[in-house]
Amino acid sequence: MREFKRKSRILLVDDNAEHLRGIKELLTLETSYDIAGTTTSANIGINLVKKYRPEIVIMDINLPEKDGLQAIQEIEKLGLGTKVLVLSGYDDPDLIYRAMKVGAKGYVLKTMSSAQLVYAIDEILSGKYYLPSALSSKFFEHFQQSFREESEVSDEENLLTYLTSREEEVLELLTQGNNYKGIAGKLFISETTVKTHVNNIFQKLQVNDRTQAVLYALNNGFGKKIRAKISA
Amino acid sequence: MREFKRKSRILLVDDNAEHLRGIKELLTLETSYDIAGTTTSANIGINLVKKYRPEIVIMDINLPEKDGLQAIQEIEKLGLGTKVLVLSGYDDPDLIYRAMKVGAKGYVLKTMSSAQLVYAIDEILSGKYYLPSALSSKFFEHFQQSFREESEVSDEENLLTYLTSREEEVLELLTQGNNYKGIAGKLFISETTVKTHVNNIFQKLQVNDRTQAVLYALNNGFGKKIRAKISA
DNA sequence: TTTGATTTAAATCTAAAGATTGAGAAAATC
DNA sequence: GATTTTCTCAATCTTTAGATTTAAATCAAA
Repeated sequence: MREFKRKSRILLVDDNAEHLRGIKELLTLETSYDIAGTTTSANIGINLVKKYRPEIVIMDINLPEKDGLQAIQEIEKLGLGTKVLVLSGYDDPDLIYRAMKVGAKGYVLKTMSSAQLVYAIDEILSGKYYLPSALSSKFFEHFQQSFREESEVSDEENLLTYLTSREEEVLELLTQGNNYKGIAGKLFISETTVKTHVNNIFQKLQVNDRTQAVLYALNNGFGKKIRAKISA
Repeated sequence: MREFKRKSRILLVDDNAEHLRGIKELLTLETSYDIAGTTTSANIGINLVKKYRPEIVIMDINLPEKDGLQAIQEIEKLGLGTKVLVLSGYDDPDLIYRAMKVGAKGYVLKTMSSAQLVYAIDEILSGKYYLPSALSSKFFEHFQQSFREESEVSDEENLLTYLTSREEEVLELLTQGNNYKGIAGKLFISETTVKTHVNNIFQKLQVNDRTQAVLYALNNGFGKKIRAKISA
């Protein structure tokens, strides 16, 4: 099948020059591939993507240097539809998670067989994602962990639960940037009543002003609206 | 290997009674499994989890009824370490994504072979996650899509880009709930200077008060801090 | 039916926030 | 070297926010 298609341009990025040569030799054996270029620098790699428009970039990621992740992100930003396959020596759940998060189409280990690598490349070239079963499992460890942390916040000791339904309505309008007059108008009550509610909200949430109240609401899953925690 | 372990208790939840019997017969052939119970109701299923403490729950999910997803979430909340394997007739990316998000350990289709189902169960019982390659690919479609929507927000026309570095510092402290005095103290400048900065921030962000400024900042990816969009 | 919580409201006061103008010093840019 | 931003600060003023007290009407529950 592959023999009848146009050759797929591949760009190799790996800061280990020897490793780079090894992969290149391995892939040149495949008649359907065309090695568009190789480089040991992530930044040069981005420029080569702009220049040669490869279908796929095989990129090494080292745990100490985070350049690889950022490079993937920048390649994605170009909007050229370039697919990135991560070839890493680490099966760290966090690294796998972040690589997929920034847009990688696959993640394989350097210890895998050449046949597996070719399979991964073909899967990705055909528009699919590819993550080996073992790495997929590690990915989900991290994926679900990030949501568990969220729901732990809105467990108990959430001061929002002490609010009455009317106070929730007032807080909702506060989180939309309304002042006293705006809230009074929207709830058809007097401004002084709104002040009473707002003061009660402050006491219950143990804050001093509306900005702190709004921040508390947003950070504690107000109105079942889930917000991701601040992440690097 | 499995023959020497204690039998694993399995709970089956499927609103199709016939299907339920079929799976039950299939799994009773496996000597290492012990069917702890079967039910066609998600709510009864949760109670059976509390009662029999199965190692694994095999749960059907229908697209129209969202009860299944909520049931998974509630089983997770129990904190009994019960693993949930979704057995669904749909390979919808959104459904797969949400099932894994709420805590499922695996997701397989009803069309799969019995050997594959047994393999999935064993993988999950051994502490891994299991998602077949084809479904894994669909999962990542949705996963990466959700992040692409985020970065589109902070594209252009982001008024935050007009802020000077000092104004960014002030805004950062505003988003932490500080008042004028607090900001002045932390930046070692006078309170009047802070007022000047804040007023400039208001003009640049086209808002009227600090709460609106803070909300604008949080909703437009202030300081590269990524926040998920409001999701149901 | 009475108790307790909620919602509504007013009056008063202090403190903080916000608008505006003007202006000097430093730093970056041209 | 001249120009423009940026950062700093002050003074003044108006408005809004927030604290506190008191209290009436409503409503659900004991």
